[in-house]
Amino acid sequence: MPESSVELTEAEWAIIKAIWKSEPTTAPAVQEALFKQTGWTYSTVRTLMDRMTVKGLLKATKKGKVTSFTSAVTRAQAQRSELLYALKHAFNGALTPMVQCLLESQKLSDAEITELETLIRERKRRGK
Amino acid sequence: MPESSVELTEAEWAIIKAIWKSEPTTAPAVQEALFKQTGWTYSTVRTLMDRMTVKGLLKATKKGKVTSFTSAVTRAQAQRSELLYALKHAFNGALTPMVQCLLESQKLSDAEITELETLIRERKRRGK
DNA sequence: CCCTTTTCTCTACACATGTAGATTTACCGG
DNA sequence: CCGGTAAATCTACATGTGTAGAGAAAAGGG
Repeated sequence: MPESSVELTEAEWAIIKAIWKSEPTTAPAVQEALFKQTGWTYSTVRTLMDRMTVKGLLKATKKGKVTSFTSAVTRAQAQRSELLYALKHAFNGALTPMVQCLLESQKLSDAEITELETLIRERKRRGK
Repeated sequence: MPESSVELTEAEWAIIKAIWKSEPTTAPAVQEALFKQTGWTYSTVRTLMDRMTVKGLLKATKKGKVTSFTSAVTRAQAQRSELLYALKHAFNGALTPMVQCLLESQKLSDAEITELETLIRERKRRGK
């Protein structure tokens, strides 16, 4: 299948990240985990989670009174989608300018640059 | 100033890209330019443009009956914002994994890879 | 000067998103 | 068995976004 693309809003990123951290989990747990950074009430979190379930971003299973949630998309999937979205819209799909922009707009340590070099070299060798 | 970040929706990307292509321009011109790919009517385009003006994404100047529009954010600015948004949300600000993801999810030609290598090397020399 | 054409302005509406209160329900310990 | 507490459900509302029609206004051609 075509690796369906996943669009997450900012709020949804927060939720799903919390879920990835410890699946399966419950709405109250997620609310608690996010409260410090977001201040969201249970209602808010639960509404978001329910909507995400409808969209197929999460999977909900009701056991007894409590509903257990798991992610329905992997982190890698979501990351890729977000990246490809940026690549497509901001850079018209052109990878080099994107990386260029990245290099310019970040203050990179020598270590990081070296790391990138390694990545690329790796990729070159391994890559078909 | 802190390089205020610019958030564009998909529709807004389409509009502003058309504008960047030939500034200053008019709403009818933009509508025409985008019609093929979007099918948007004049009203739609104009509404979007007006809203973008209010948001400070465009600048409008009325001369006679016709309003002339220019971009109020540069392409580089918008690209950077989009990229940093992805970097922040999807990768928690970690650059290396982002590049990694990029390398993995794209079928890159040898030429492109080499190009990237050059970019990095460039950056290394010139850097800091 | 009037009509046609171009452009504008106003208004509208459906759906998405962020946010949450109020009310109900169900389980747990006494 | 009963009440408290934790969780759920329901409903709501403001704002944002995509989309556009209807009617006004202005400008140019005859």
